[in-house]
Amino acid sequence: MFSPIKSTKVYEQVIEQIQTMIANGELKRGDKLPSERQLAEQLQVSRTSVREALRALQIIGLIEVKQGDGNFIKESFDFCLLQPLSVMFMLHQTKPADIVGLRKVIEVETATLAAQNVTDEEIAELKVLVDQLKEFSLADDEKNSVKVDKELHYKIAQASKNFLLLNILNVISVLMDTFIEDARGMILTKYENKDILIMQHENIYKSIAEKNPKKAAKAMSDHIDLIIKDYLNRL
Amino acid sequence: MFSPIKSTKVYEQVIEQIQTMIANGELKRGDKLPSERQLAEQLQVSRTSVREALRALQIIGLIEVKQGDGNFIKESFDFCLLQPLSVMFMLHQTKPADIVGLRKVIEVETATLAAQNVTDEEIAELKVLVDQLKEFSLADDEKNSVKVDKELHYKIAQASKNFLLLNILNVISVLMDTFIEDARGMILTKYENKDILIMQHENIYKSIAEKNPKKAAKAMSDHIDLIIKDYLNRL
DNA sequence: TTGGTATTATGGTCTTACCATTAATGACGC
DNA sequence: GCGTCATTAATGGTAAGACCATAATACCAA
Repeated sequence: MFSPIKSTKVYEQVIEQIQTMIANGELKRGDKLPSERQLAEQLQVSRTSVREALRALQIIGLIEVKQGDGNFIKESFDFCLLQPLSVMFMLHQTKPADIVGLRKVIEVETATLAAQNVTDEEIAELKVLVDQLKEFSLADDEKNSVKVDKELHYKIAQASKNFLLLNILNVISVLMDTFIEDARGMILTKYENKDILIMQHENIYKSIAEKNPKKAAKAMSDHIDLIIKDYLNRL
Repeated sequence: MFSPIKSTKVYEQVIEQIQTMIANGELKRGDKLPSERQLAEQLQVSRTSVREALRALQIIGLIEVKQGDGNFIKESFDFCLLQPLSVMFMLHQTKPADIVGLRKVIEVETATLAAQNVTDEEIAELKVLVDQLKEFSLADDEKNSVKVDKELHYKIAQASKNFLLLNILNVISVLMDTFIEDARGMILTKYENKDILIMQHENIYKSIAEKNPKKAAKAMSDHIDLIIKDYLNRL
């Protein structure tokens, strides 16, 4: 019957206004916000309130703060989910297996979509990465293997043209790197895996290049299964 | 060779300390934090810095703020991804289709996992919901249909026992409700859909009750496809 | 028991002052 | 003319203190 009353805080209104301006395009990526003192004057609130709002916007990855320079709208929002997800992870609400499971679902979907939406240019780029990965892997160059492996998965996600999936995958990737030591390292250069992994990567590439979504999904699924298996063994 | 220097702000250290205490279990869900003034004294910083840190913790959903009462660790972190995701959405970085696509992947996975991990008790609860939904749907009670429909999908996600998926699904659900007016409404009571939807929900329920993951995935996939189709028609 | 009232603790806001960092400016030496 | 370096101004970071707004609590009165 009745709905709860909620007093609107000043800092919340400030957050709202800035968010709206960004959504409306009045503030674009890379733009410099007015200085805190100017903002305070224009909004007719104290600098304290402005700063609290800016802190909130900063933590969700909307703005970047440079002391002595100014506050800027972020160029990229690729990691705005990182903080909250990290928190969830740290609070033991999330089992490592859960996150790996999520990764599988997302990556299988990106592979599927990539096979549908990939451009010729991207196919060429994927080819380069797969070849590089094979080279580094055979040379037991773990550091570069890991690097190229990441780039490959990232490029596939890009080719899917689904920004949301790309974003989530980014965050998962960072989370695994942060909370699971050496998550990608060992598996790539372990002797018994090397050939299999090279083949799997090539399969994924071929399926996408052929624009065969189902095959790509299967290839990626097999690939992640191996990773999960290896990962679980190390726990 | 060199890594960039980063001066650590006071408020960042405050955030860190509180996060650590929560991660360590020194602060548990529902706990009341020391008052801002006490915190400032204990950490030997100004109340300004404490408040900026608290604002950040609030925005990522870690704490709840009650004026005149105190700051509390949140009981539930179900919606800590909401703010950042909303931001992404508002900035037009995300197409509505992308979010619906993500929903499909997630829901299919929760259905699959639910079929593997569901308990007898949960099966009974699902049964009740499916029956209720059928009833409301036949009675053209849109409001209650939507309500029970949500509960049903939520319960399935719970049965998957993957907290991360549950969480993301929650957020997607809110996002669709917020940004897509009447996202769930019309479809549930539209004449030509009614029977199909009732059958689809029963299929999903049966598959999970039989603990048949593949069948559950198929049933959920078909269901979401219909929803997506209906949704895209309305754009 | 119910409703009002005063008290007190707590978060919310504002002001002012000063510190720390950065970018821009301009003087200086070559 | 060109690079180097100190100066300066602008901006974010921190602190302290005052006062407002709200909510929990205890107490009182009907």
